[in-house]
Amino acid sequence: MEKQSILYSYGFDKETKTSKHNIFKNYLSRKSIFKNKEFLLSSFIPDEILHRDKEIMEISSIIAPSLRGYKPNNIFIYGGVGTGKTICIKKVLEQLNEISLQNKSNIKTIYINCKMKRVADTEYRLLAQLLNEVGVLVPDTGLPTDVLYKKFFNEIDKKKQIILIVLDEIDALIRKVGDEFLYNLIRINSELNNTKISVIGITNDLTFTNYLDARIKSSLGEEEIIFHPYNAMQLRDILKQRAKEAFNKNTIKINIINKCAAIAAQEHGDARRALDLLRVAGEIAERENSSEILEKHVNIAEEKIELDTIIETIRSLPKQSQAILYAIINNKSENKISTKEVFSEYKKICLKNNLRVLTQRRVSDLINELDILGIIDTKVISKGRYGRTREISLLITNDILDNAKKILIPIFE
DNA sequence: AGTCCACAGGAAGGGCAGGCGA
DNA sequence: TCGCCTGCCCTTCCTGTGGACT
Repeated sequence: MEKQSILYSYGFDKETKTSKHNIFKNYLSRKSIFKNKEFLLSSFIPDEILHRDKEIMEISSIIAPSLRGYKPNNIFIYGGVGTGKTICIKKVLEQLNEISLQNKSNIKTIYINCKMKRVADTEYRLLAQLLNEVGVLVPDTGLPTDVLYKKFFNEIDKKKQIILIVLDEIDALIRKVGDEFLYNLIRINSELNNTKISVIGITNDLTFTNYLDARIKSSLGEEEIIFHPYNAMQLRDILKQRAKEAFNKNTIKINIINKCAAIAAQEHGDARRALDLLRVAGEIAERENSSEILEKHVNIAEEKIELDTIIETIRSLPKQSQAILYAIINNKSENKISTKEVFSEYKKICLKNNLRVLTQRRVSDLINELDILGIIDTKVISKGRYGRTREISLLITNDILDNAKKILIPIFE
């Protein structure tokens, strides 16, 4: 889009003379589509969580004994992306904290997202985060892990209490560092005099228990709860509930909500996706100076969300990974390419740009990472007498490819 | 049935930056 | 200051593997 048209699409009037009028005056004089955009954030916790009564009751009945001073069973919560796992557990914790405050029960709840980069994505960082939650500050690095364990257990055992530790996206951490830390957290109950710890693990990978040691599997999986995807009708209810608070009157019709719900329901019943769609469609409508959200805004939003996520991912890749991706993009043939071909193209790019050439082993790992990010697709195939290799192809659409080139060409050409 | 290719991918460890405690 | 610890990125060495070829 040209600079000028971007400006007009943000609602700036063509006739505005910057010298005479404040350029933002026009923007402020228009009535906004949004009443409160916060209601459309997936992190927002509404008073009432729709279509998850059963799951909330299940979780609360398991952790309720903590109010009487008993250690609740450990729980494993499974469910796909956007099925409401996090929001439900946060709601339950919120209510538990409220009632434990009233009853003066000694319950402490700790919520940690294990996927948060540089926050809790290693054993050390997880422990540092746990210590932080109980009021002990430790350096980002430098101490032996067992010292952190000791500090944590000493601190929490100072008074009689029950600690509920919620580890969201626990599969990410276990894949990275193994399951030893879970074993330590669970096992320690027998050594603490005053405090009892319960662990609630949340994951969207149903096969993830395969990575676990049998001891941990049996003790952590004392209770298991599965969150099923929302269907289109349920998503519609959720969107209706949020839209009522998020948008001003007469800015959105039910057909728009239905459309967003239908799109998200097709994509594994993801409520987060549905909310994003609605929010971005609203933003586009507002920029276009439209008084209400139209179907075309939802269509544009759908494309924009996909484009934005992948482009942002590519932009934030380390330079070596960008070079590898550029080598894959540079592949002139229509066919899939092999690791060897990518590696030889990658070497040329490095030499041209004074970039250190990594070994093929390392490049192979970085190719795997690009696969995990969903930018490329790789498949290990055997060519019999001619060995085994990986077939690599791009997963991105031509639109995204053009934008990716705009990022990579200035870096490597 | 055995051989062989060209890798994939696991394991171990090096080097670096950064922090702690003696 | 030094030894020891961490995470992170990387290399080196090695074993494993599927299927075409002999």
